[in-house]
Amino acid sequence: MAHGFNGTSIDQIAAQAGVSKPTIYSHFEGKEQLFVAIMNSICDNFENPFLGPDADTAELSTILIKIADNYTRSILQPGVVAMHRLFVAEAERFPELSRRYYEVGPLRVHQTLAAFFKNRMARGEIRDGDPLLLAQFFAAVVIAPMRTRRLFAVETDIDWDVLDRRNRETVALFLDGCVKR
Amino acid sequence: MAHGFNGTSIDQIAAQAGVSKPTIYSHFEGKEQLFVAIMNSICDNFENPFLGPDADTAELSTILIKIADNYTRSILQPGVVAMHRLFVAEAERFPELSRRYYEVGPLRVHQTLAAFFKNRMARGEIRDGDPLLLAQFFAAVVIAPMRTRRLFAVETDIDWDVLDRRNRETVALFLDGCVKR
DNA sequence: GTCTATATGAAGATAGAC
DNA sequence: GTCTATCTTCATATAGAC
Repeated sequence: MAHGFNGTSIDQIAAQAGVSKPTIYSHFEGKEQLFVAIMNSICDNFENPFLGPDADTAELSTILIKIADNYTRSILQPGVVAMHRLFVAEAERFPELSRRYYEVGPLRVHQTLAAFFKNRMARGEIRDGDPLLLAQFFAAVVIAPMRTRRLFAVETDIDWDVLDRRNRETVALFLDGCVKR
Repeated sequence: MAHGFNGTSIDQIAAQAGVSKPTIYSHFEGKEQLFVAIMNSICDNFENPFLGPDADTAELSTILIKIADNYTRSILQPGVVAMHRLFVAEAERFPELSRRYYEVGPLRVHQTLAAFFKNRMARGEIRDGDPLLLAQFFAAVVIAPMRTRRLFAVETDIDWDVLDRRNRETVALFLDGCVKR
């Protein structure tokens, strides 16, 4: 996470694990296999629980703001950003790994959101359409601007008050669009 | 671009440049300085021209779809994806570089879009609000879903017809929101 | 199963000739 | 200004003892 695949040596890993190099090589065929095992283990233990039990009953804009706040908070954690960076950086060398990360991470979030939106469509609160598309749309506006600045080291410290205010404006735009009526 | 900072050796660079290593070291203090010079040079020559002269006069949804199509096309080019990956991967080690990339890349796009939206606000076509926020919102929904899948090696080949159809739905959502009326 | 010690190669960087 | 040849360090990986 800290220095990437090429930037991390087996020596460092052995030292931090408190074992010697041959011990590592007795458990894993090589550096690449170790990397695959680590990253797969991360994917195994991935969880993204940010939809509470009141998700289907609460007032729409209220729950969307809550979702947005939770989502931004979880995704901007330093560890999550580092993981994102690593999977993106190694997507050419380990494409199956990055794909798997996408599936247990972003995609699963989108699917959860899609189920939520589908429910709201059935209740007639929002226009009918592809729930997954809507979920990706929502995830994009909530996450992308902040994450982009974070990934490029533009914003190191985050003002959560500003972010929450921003999320309210984002949700309003999401619900009503920008066309004047 | 192909193998990252640590994955590329001075030997390779020298070979590909058709010179010997000492020649490189006579021009640059070391590998890091060479990297900085290269990446800065990339930022110097950065251009993002995707707003035509008809941007301020054309019908709103039409021009937005056109912008979206151009934007997705330019940002999904292999070279642009590779650059994105590299700046993200090295954002911890070379934060000033990544920040600069953000400023000449995404930020400049957002500012161009913001000027466009401000104009449309003045004409009363869209609701008043922060034009830059709206620009980031628009850029996010147009770019983020596709780019995320691309960055994680989920989508290697792109079906441009599907993408264009998707952009039309995205623009419609952007303009009208998702609330049923 | 884990260690010390080592093989082997490649990396970044430089001395000194032309 | 550029080269050949080389230095030094550190990387991945392993042989063989305990």
